[in-house]
Amino acid sequence: MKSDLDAIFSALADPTRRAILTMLLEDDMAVTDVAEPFDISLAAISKHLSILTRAGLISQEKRGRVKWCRLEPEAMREASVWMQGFGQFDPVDLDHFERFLERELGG
Amino acid sequence: MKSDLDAIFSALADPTRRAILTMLLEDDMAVTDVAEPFDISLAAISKHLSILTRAGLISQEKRGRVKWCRLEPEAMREASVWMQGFGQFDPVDLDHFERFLERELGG
DNA sequence: CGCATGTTCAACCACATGGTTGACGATCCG
DNA sequence: CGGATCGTCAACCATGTGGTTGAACATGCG
Repeated sequence: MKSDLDAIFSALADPTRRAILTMLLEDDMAVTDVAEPFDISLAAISKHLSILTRAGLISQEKRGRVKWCRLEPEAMREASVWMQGFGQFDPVDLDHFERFLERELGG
Repeated sequence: MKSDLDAIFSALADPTRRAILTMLLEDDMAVTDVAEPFDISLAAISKHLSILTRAGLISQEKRGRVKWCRLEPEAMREASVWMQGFGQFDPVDLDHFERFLERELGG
């Protein structure tokens, strides 16, 4: 039986999926719009989105023809809590975070 | 070029490897002792350990015949920071964490 | 209706992953 | 030296993953 953590960490292990999550930080998006910046097929994006959905990291709601994707950051809490148990990390350093964001988006 | 986050998250995606990390919270351990509670071959454990090492989550040092494994929790910081950017999670809830630990250790 | 748009499904391919076993290298000990 | 212990390596196997393409389904629009 697969733990939630399995699903969450393996969903996060792919750079395309992390980039998608980062895009969804800005706003909800339709599947086609999520796919736009990537160089892979819509079908591939659709698979990534269903992996993210299964992990609980996003939710998808169909309105008309369009399926909207919404970030569900709460799902990350479980994984975050697990990791926090391994060290007394400092409170979030936003500068640090922005550099990671840039690296994620830029690379 | 694989990001550190790729290596870290995919290392964390496996329950055997998470269990190993949890064991190493207690103390440094020899490879053979790490393997003892698991039902898989020593060679398989050795592979898991080298994946954790490549991700920077543990370090290994050979003293005599014995190779000691040490937790390197700092490596989790990068991933932790990345995740924290997705939500203003509450400060670590230790009760919550203990329940996860039990679930991890208990099977 | 009939067509374009949005999204998924199915079949397929290449490659990575987690496991096995057996041989091997290295180190300690009698 | 010779044997036991510690650990990795190599070859192999089954399964999973990320990608492709082409067909299909669902919905909105003229």
